[in-house]
Amino acid sequence: MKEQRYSKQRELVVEALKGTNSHPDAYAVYDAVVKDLPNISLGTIYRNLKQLEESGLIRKIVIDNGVEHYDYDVCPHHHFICKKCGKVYDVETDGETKLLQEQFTVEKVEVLFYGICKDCNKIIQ
Amino acid sequence: MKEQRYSKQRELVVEALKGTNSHPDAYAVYDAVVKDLPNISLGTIYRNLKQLEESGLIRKIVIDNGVEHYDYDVCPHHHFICKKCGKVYDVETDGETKLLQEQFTVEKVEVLFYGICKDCNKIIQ
DNA sequence: ATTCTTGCAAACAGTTTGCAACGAC
DNA sequence: GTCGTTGCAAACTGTTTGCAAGAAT
Repeated sequence: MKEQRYSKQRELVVEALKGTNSHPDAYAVYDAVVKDLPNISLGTIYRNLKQLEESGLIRKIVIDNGVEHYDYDVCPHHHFICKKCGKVYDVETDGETKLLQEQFTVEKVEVLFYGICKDCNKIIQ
Repeated sequence: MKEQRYSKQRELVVEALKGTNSHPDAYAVYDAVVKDLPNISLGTIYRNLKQLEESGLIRKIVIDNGVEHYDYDVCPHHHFICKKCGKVYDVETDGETKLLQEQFTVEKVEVLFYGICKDCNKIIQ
């Protein structure tokens, strides 16, 4: 990957994520950052979120409606999405079933594994 | 929900999903159906997929890139997505860890619970 | 000096929608 | 006859990209 230089914009994007557990989408990050940097553009937010995710500094969560949300917490944990208000909650990985049923009414679970499949593992490249 | 009438178009959408385990997206369904019904439009595919999912007859899977894929199998099971080729595989719910590691190289797991949160459960409506 | 990053605007992809005609019941 | 469904095209939303100017190293 190419060299990564400092920018105030990227710093503020990270700060915006660090300062919340609301799992904002790109526009919500923009809303937060634009207060300190009125000229920042949405494109810059998208570019930085993408770059930060690719370097593993933040985590991307794509929900049901296709919208990307972001999480500063990259430690393994699950998410709960409310079908009514759309809020994204963190769910501990351990003892999740017990905990979940106390706090939420679970209607649907979506488990996605990402990686390399057998077919692709065969191909040396 | 409103009354649901028969249409050849919807029948063929269901048939297209029934006949594959490749978890097609809307365009792939269109590609399959258009062979039998050359005048069908993409909008009709989208409308039917949405309607079928809402009535619980098919299952929607939104992957990493925000694209919606569809599955005729609505029984609880997980999915594995190859980061290289993008194929979506079914993964059994039982003994998944063992099975997974034999067949795939798992890099990332995304677990999403959908339902109603505590805040929203309070509101009577 | 090099090259990464930005703001802007245009482009893009996937999905949804308004409308008049058509079809199921 | 009613009203759900269709094909078409335009609209929409979230995201990406080309470009010239600006900033970091």
